[in-house]
Amino acid sequence: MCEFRPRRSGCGQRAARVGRSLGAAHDYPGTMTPSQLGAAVRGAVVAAVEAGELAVEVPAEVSVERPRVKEHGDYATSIALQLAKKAGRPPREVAELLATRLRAVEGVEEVDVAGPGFLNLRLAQASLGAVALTVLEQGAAYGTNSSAAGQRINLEFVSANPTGPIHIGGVRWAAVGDALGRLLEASGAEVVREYYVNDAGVQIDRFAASLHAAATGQVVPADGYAGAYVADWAQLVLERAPDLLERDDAVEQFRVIGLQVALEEIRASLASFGVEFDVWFSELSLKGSGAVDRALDRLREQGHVFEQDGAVWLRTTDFGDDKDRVLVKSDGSGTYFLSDAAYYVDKRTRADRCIYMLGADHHGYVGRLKALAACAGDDPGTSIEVLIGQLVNVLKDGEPVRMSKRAGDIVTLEDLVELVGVDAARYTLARSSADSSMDLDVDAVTRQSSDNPVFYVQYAATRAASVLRNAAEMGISFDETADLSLLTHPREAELLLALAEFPAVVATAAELREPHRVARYLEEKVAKSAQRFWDECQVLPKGDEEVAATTAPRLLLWRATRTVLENGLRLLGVTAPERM
RNA sequence: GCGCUCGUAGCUCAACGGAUAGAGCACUUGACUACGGAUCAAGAGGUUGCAGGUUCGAAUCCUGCCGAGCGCACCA
Repeated sequence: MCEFRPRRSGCGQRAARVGRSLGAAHDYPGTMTPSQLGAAVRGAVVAAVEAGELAVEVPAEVSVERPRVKEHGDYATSIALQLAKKAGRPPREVAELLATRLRAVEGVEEVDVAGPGFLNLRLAQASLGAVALTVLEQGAAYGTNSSAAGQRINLEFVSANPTGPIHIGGVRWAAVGDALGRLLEASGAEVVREYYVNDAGVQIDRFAASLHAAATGQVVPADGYAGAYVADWAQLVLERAPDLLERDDAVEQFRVIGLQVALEEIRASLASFGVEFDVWFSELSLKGSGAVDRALDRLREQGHVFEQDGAVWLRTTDFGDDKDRVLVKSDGSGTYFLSDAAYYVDKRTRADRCIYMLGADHHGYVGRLKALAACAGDDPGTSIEVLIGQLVNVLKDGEPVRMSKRAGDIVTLEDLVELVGVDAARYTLARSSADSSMDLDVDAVTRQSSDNPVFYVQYAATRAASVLRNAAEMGISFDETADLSLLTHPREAELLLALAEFPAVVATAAELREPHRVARYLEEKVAKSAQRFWDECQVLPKGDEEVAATTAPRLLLWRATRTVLENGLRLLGVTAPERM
């Protein structure tokens, strides 16, 4: 059965749906967010073209970036370099042209042409400070954007076989996949998180036989599952059906009830990890629901099905696959690929874009899945997306641990959470790019837990909370009328610029399907700048000191910083504690 | 054999084709009777596996090697 679970309402862990995007910044005269600045640069291009000074097609969008080097200004753009060739003019000349116009833009303090033709921009103090107001106004919605607005996305991840606990390999996808789901939602997409349950096939037979063997004190079959959990789960099955062993169909019962137990265990451990799926899709249900026949019909209509040697094939080589694939074997039974096809066709009735997150050991599937989409008449470039993540190498005492579910030699999700906690586990797994393999030393994670970057980010969030809390206790209040032009300290500017980047970081991370960008941004930009701000900029009066003029604007900046840290961590499924 | 992915500081990892390749850990050295030091500052550490190519510009794109992981069923 396909089982649909309604999303819990009022779930505070989810990013708010797009309410107001960047446009809300219009409410504050003089605000200059990166996207607004980019628009201003584009405006300069348009003006130059209209004035006949530049013969070039105006790009749809112009972006500005934060230069690595401070001397290169608050923002920089390489637009002149990009346009120079098309315009047939030297890059620096194009840059000068644009610079002249940009200097007239309100909120832009300084424009320099540098190097081969970069435009380095510095913002006026007032427009920099106004970013804090934007954050304050948007609150939990700050960072949401519309880069994926209107897309219906099906996000399938984890999908580990229901024959044992989730092990550490699957945990990476749980952390990364859920974060990606949150990012896509924050970017305006409608996301369904889905877990494909492989509840048909021989591995389930072996699982059932193993449970039966464990319950009856027999030796587990050679091709069965031997982990310690098997005996525990067999016990759970017996608790539900005490008379089971006397029944003729005992093994079958172990299969059915064992599957329920497995799914409940898996679901519970994922839930404890903060990951909840909207749909648990049963492979077994495909046959009963007619989905298989519908898929076959669809593929036949498209003309890519043929028969050979008594089997039914799909000509996936028409679309770049290595070899054609069998759908129905000569004995009349369906292949696993047939289930894949049926599942895909079903998903497509529910979503525009199907994202599969697979481990590197499944990379061979990419070609056939893409070809399958094409055979079904879809444009594989948009309807299907297969993300391949490299595997996690688990180390113990510096030595790789070979994990085998069959042998029961596994590190489970729950082991990991017990060792380091949900926040540290999720952050660690989500902070590095999924397409490079990562080493996870079980001992080191435990030993060095206080060195985990998640604490650095959480500590910054905690500081923000404590400043705000202390201010309240001292009876010091602040509001949006605070004089932000007093935020002239270099550390304040650095922090404001960092906060301004957040919506673009979220949009980019969602578009590239790279949640780790959010983590890196939080630690390297926001938390770092916040700690430096803390180090040099006192906010609250000490001892007998009077309340300073900078107190209110600095409190507002801390409020905005706290908000960005909360929003960013929430996207990764990590909490932002009030105290540590 | 064919194919896919990955090779970046001693270690773990960043870097949408942009300027001087950055963080953390470890190492060296500074800053506190602290708005919470789980902090900050400074130093050292790199021929981005190797060799070519593309271009204003390459860790990034292309080709070939080397190395690592994984995959190449009428299995699931």
